[in-house]
Amino acid sequence: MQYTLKQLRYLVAVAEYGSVSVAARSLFISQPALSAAIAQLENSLGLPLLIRHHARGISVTPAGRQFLARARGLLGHANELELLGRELGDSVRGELIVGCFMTLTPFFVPKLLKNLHQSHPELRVQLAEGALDQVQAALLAGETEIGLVYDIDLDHQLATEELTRVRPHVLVASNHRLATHSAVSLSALATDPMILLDLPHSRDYFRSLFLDAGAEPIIRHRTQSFELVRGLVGQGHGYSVLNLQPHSNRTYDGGRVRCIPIEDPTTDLAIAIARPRDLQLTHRAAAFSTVCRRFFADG
Amino acid sequence: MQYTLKQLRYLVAVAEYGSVSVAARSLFISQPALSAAIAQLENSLGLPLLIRHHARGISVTPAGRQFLARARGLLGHANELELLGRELGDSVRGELIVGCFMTLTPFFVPKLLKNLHQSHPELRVQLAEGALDQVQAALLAGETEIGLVYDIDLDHQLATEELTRVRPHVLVASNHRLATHSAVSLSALATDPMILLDLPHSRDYFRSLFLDAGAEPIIRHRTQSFELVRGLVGQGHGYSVLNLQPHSNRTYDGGRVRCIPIEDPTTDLAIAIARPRDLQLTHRAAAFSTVCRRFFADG
DNA sequence: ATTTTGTATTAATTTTTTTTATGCAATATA
DNA sequence: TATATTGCATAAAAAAAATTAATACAAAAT
Repeated sequence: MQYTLKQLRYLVAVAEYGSVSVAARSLFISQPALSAAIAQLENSLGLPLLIRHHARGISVTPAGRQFLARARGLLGHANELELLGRELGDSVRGELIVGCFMTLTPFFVPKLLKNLHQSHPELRVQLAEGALDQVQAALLAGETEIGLVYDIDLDHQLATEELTRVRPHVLVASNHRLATHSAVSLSALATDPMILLDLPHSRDYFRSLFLDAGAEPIIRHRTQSFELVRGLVGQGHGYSVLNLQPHSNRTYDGGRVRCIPIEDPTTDLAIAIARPRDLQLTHRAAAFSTVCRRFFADG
Repeated sequence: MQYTLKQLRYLVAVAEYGSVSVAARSLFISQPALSAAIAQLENSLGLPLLIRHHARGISVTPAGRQFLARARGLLGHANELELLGRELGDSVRGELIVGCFMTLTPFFVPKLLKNLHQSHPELRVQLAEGALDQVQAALLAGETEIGLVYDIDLDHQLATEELTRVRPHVLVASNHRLATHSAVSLSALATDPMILLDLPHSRDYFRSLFLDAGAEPIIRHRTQSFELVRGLVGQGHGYSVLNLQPHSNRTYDGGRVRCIPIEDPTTDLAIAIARPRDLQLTHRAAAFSTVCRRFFADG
């Protein structure tokens, strides 16, 4: 059998007090318990550590002295690890890996991290961006501890907490025939070509919007890039349906687009925090979650 | 309660196999035992380490991953300590602290260390010279592991092993009236002044020699230095009785001395290895002891 | 010689660890 | 859609380990 940390702690105490019984008292255990533990340690190492004197305590053998020095080192190391463990659980500092759905990232993460840094300056966030299914897989695999996602069709093992809802809108070029309308119905676009933001769960959501409105889009282009959707729309390749809306109506390549509300009743999309259902959040993750809630509550 | 090394080892295995049950098999323990150990570790740290998946093993939480990395480090450290412990017991290398009676040292230690180095090149000896009672105290206090001593009146707690015996002789200046005698009786020196090598146990031994011969020395000088005894004798301050005899008859200051056998029946003095009685020798100390025996057996 | 001191030993007890058996929830399979 | 399988958790029982109380023992102090 191998030695235990407890045995080492006992040994250190005995060496410090120069006496088994005094050490036992200070450790709040009985003298025989301590005696036995030391004897066991000596046996497991095959190395005598103490010289027993009668009626005058013990002294440490030369080999024991060398061993003791290193044993103290190990105990120090063990204490550090314990502290780390507690800190990983208790404190709001160190590293937090956050999964984030790639479309959401540029809209919210910059300000979010700013807020987070104000509340918890010692917390370092590392982002893991990806499509919804990637964010989800990372959460389940324990690669990330918490994620910022659209709450569409997520795995049952993930718990979500809604932060806000975003309404879908139609995006057209500023010179589109409907650009000046204050609202459009999806069926009014039935003959126009559509640019689809084609990401795992998103695509199903967009499809469901049309189904609910009794329409069927003609898909001209599919892309996974939000900005490419805007660019294509801006250059008149077709319209699109999106939920988020950048501050500027200019696309990267200078095109102009316009957002138009949808007339049909639509299902809004929930932006949410996701996390493994039955895993207690660390304080770090909880802090992130709180900051997110505050951020969206304040608009 | 604090965590244990065993729990850490278990955790590492589980993380490595990605499964509690597979790890349990590889550790030759039952799955519930492992399950419980991990749960206990998590509780003691207040930190969830694993995400349990149904029917598909476990994964490690992000915090768990950080903890795990350090835990591996600690286990490595613990193994090193175990190795050190075994080596301190088993191997003939590293450091050995040898107590040595100061009078004996210059006569034997240089060659002894040479022999020792030949047999055990990795063994480093550190000498702790002193009077007999100091050597003895160091042994009992565990400061030295083994000692080279005269076997006079040693503590009962020390075990000795005789290496050789040395006969006492009379030392006189080369121009002393008895210098040419082939042997002298101690009573023949009754009127001469004596130079006493005055060291704790030695002094009693010398006195006993005279008592046994029915004589009483007139002590003119006392000193703790062997060479000063010789010097004083060489300059005609008196005679002395000693057991060891350097190769040269010249003293440090150029005086000449002569050794004369003692006619009376004398008690020879035993040179011996001493060690704490009920302390098993380390291999290092045993090696030293063996080399000593061989050295004195070969003359 | 007697008491005191401090460790070792023994047997009994308590605590902890481990096992066997079973439950439960999700996944894989038919 | 039901059924079997997988893999972790839980419960009760058993085994092992740690601890204690009582005592023996040897040396030191008185």
